[in-house]
Amino acid sequence: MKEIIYKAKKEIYIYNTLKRRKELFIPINKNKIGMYVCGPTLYKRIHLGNCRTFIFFDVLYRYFKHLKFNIKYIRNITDINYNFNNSFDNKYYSYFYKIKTYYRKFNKILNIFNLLSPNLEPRTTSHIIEQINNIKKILKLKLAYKKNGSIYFDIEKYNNNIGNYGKILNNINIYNQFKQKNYFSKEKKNNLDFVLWKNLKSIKIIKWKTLWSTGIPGWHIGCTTISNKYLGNYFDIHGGGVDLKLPHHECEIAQANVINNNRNNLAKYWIHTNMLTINNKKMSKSLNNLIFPYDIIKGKFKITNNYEINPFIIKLYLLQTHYRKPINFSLKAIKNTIKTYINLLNCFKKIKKIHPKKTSSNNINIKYYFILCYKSINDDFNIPLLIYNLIKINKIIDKCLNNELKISFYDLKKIKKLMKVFLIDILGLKYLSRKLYKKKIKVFIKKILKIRNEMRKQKLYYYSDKIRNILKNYVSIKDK
RNA sequence: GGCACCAUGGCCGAGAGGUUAGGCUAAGGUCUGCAAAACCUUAUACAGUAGUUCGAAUCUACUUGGUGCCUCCA
Repeated sequence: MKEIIYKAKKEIYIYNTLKRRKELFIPINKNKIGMYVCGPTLYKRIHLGNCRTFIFFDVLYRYFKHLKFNIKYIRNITDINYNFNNSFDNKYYSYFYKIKTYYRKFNKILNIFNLLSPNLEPRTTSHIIEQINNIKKILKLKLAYKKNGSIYFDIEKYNNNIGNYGKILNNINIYNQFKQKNYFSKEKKNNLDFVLWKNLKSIKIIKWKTLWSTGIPGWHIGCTTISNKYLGNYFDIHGGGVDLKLPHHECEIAQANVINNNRNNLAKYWIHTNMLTINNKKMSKSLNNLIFPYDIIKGKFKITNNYEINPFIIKLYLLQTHYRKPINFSLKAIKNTIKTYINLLNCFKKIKKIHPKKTSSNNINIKYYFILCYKSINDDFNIPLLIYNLIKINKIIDKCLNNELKISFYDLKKIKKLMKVFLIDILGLKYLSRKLYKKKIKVFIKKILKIRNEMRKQKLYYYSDKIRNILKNYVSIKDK
């Protein structure tokens, strides 16, 4: 076993957005990994799309831990933002109260998905001094300019002297925009320049006093500052959703290269998770098509009548598509996942029922399946392939249960370990027993069924069948 | 315009060179008063064209159709 893990550790391939190809994963410092993921902005509940990203990086975190890497996982909390600052009441307590509420909700959702806590969840508001210092550094190097108390990053100067803004995307269109006139802010020299410090003197919100003005730091400087503080100025993995590639991640890189006086582009591997779409449109606030995990769990959608959708079904559903592909939200797909979930997670019950033979099994090579599973994950975290393989192994368990295959005590133990390692430890799934119907309906239906039975006694089959048809959506009736 | 991505059966959805994904549905069977449920069996497939290969749904090129991003966003 140990040598399998040892081997797996050395054969991880990651699609690096920076290079736009799969690369062998070699940590900067031997066994240590630093991973930074852009966390939530606490101005609304997190939706299913947000969850996808966090669930995916949780699997990464679990996997690296499983491989005995010494991993430090940082996920920041953006608790300040120019846009939502405005929407809150002017009183500070109200602002903090809202932030606290959203943070609690955020944690609650991640808990029901059984996500591990990152090593640290640093907040933007706790790192104001560090951010101001970083802005000072950029100003000193004359790669930023002041305008009406706000500080802007100067992309043109940056591109001439240090870097190549737009490197991650290699987006030529950026330069077309570059030439366009500023229509977002008259304060900017160029359209691509982004704010490092925003003067908000006139608006009554939470803000800080500096030499330049009273205001708040820009969004991008927060991530650069926090990741550098806790992971150093060059770390292994930087993750986030694809929609953050531009401008957020480009800005982070630009800032980091200036502050650290290098061209490391902040992190060695950049990983981007794709979007969750609905009707092939991106889930976003502006389109008002957000879906929240609780809506599904609490049965807002009529996916199925007999089961409550538990969070792990949703989790499995989100993991069933490769992270670089978009998922189009579909109730049917979730419905399909229910069976997959039950089948897979039932394997432990099945294993208990199997009577192992003394003679060793002839056909089952469990080591091979272990390697197969590790290989799946190692190929750019191909979790769908992993799940496919686990379904295969589950079929073997079925065959053992039906005595179509003989299995030795030793092999059974190994197969149990395999399922535990991949389903529970790495994917972070749990078995939750299904609830057939809600209590209220249960009582109501029971009463109707009583009447129906009386009808059947009187051989009024026509009416009893009618009732059964009506109830068919809520309960399946088995007559003896 | 640029940069990406996608195309799988009646439907939803995996699969990344050879061997059953899975589910829904349909047909047949077991069971049964009829159904339902359960179980068993069976069925239909990889957008098109060319290439690489002993072998392509899978790799390459082109074509067609569709989508996303380029503006706060996971």
